Order: sequence, then structure tokens, then C-alpha cells
Amino acid sequence: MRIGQLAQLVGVETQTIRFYEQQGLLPPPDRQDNGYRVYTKKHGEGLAFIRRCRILGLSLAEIHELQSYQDDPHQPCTAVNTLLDDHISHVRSQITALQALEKQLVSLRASCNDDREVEACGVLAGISEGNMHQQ
Amino acid sequence: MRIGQLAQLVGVETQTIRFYEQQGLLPPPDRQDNGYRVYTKKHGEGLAFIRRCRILGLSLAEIHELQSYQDDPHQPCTAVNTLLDDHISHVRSQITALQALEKQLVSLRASCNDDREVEACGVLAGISEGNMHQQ
DNA sequence: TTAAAACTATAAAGCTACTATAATGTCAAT
DNA sequence: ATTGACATTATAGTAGCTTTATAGTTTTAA
Repeated sequence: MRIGQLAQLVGVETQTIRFYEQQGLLPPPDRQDNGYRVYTKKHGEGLAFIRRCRILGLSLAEIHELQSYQDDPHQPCTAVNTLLDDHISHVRSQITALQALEKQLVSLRASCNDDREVEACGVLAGISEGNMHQQ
Repeated sequence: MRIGQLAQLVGVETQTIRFYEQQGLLPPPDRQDNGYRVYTKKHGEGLAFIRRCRILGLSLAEIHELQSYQDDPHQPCTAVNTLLDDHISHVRSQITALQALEKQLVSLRASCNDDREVEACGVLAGISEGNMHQQ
């Protein structure tokens, strides 16, 4: 199959496929006489793997790491689990940070209503004066 | 004051100050005969405002928008409040997405322990087969 | 048969918000 | 005179693509 079909199959843009190849995440496929890339089912699986990892929030570097484990199937999978554990704690700390931020924003928003002039806006005043009661 | 002092005062790097100037977020300061930038208290306040906005997660474009409101102090501050409301809902949807992601990751992690070979790793199998029970 | 539409190729720039590096110039102190 | 701390500009790098430009190929329609 050619790049456009693969792209449609997995739901990405063709440029994204070329980009992954360039980044070393997808093996370079064979070429037709005209230079067009020819993909196999294996490529499709590889690409789908990458996309699912991306949906899980893994970075390209982390995906690369997972692929290196796949290439050596008889080592223990501790490293895989550790990678995931690290990622989970990363996601958790992001959540915590965003929740703290939400609190700050909501309390800032409560310091104003819509019926004022910019000059007297509680939100702008709050930011300007640093009344963001941190943490 | 010169750029280094301003940087230390507000807690940013000198390059960041030049960057904000280049992006039109800080007004270009006067220069000494040798070309060095000379900053006033006003610049300090402007920079502090930018930094507090950044801590609140606002983009440079949003900060720019806020500045344009500040320049016209007698219009109603509805737009400011709307900007903040939009940002709050943005943050909330990020939190929601990350919480869903965390669930997915945790259940994926539960499908494996450390005592397997990569070949039998529940995590890798889960990603490969798309057992990520979405949503 | 030919011309347009659709697909492919490469290379390079753009996006965000900086950070880092390079090469150079200025100033105070030793 | 030279070292050190500071300043200047210009350029590239970061992540993960997306967009644009330019060009060649294949397929479809007139």
C-alpha cells in the first residue's frame, strides 16, 4: 500500500508518516520505481502502536525506548513497567498543578464582575498587584 | 536600571526580557550612548505583569490582548472576564482529559507485573492490541 | 489524446515560549 | 594591559508536528 492509504487507515496525515520515518520511529519502507513508498501490514501495526502511545501521552523518545524493548523480547519487562509508572506520576503531577491553577484562576475571577470599566477591573488589578495568593 | 538588574529584580533571564521586547510585549526602552537598554519602574511593572500572567498559564497572545485592554481603561471589562472564563474552561478540560488518561494508564499498568519477559508484557500487549478501553 | 485532478516526492519554514550558543563590544578594577 | 562581569546582535535548538513551496507521477474525465 502507498502512503496515502496507510495514512487513511491509521488516521494520520501523510507528512506525519514521513516525519516518523525521519525520526527513526518507522522503518524506511521499500520504494517503487518512481520513488513512492510501499508499506506492509507490519508498517501499519507499527504506526498504530506509535499513535496509541501518543494518545497515552508518551513522548517520541519514550516510544523509541519501548520499541527498543520490543526488539529484545526475552529481557524482563521491568523497564517497560517503570517507564509507564514514571509516566503515570508525571501525569498525576500535571493534574495536581492544574488543579492548583484552577483554584487561583477561579478566585481571581471572583474578584470582578462584568459591570466595571477596565480601570477598575478586579481581575486586572489582581494580576497587577500580585494578589494571586500563591500555592 | 540596566537589563541585568531588571532581570534579577523580576526573576527572569536577560534574554527573556529581550524576547518579550521583540514580541511586542514590553515597550522598547531608551538606550545609553553605548547601546545598553535603560529601564524604568514602569518596565518593571510591565514585566512583572507578564510573568504573573504566564504563571497563570496565559499565552503571550492572551497577555497581548490583556495589554490592549489596559491601554483603553474606560471600556467595560467584560472582555477581560471572558478571557479569564475561557482560560478557566480550557484548564478544566485539560484536567478532565488528564484524569481520563490517568485512568487508562493505571488500568494498562495493572495488566502487567515485573516478572515477565518483554514478549509477554501486559503493557506492551495492551498498547499493541489497542486494549486501551477508550474514553 | 490531452488536460486537469489527485497523489507522491523533497526541502524548508512555521508554530510556542523560551533557552543556548557564538561572536563581539563596553566598562570597572587590578 | 588585561581580566571579569556585563552588554549587544544574530542564529539555532527544543517537541511534534503542520504548512508551504516546488516538482514529478498517476489516474480520471472530457
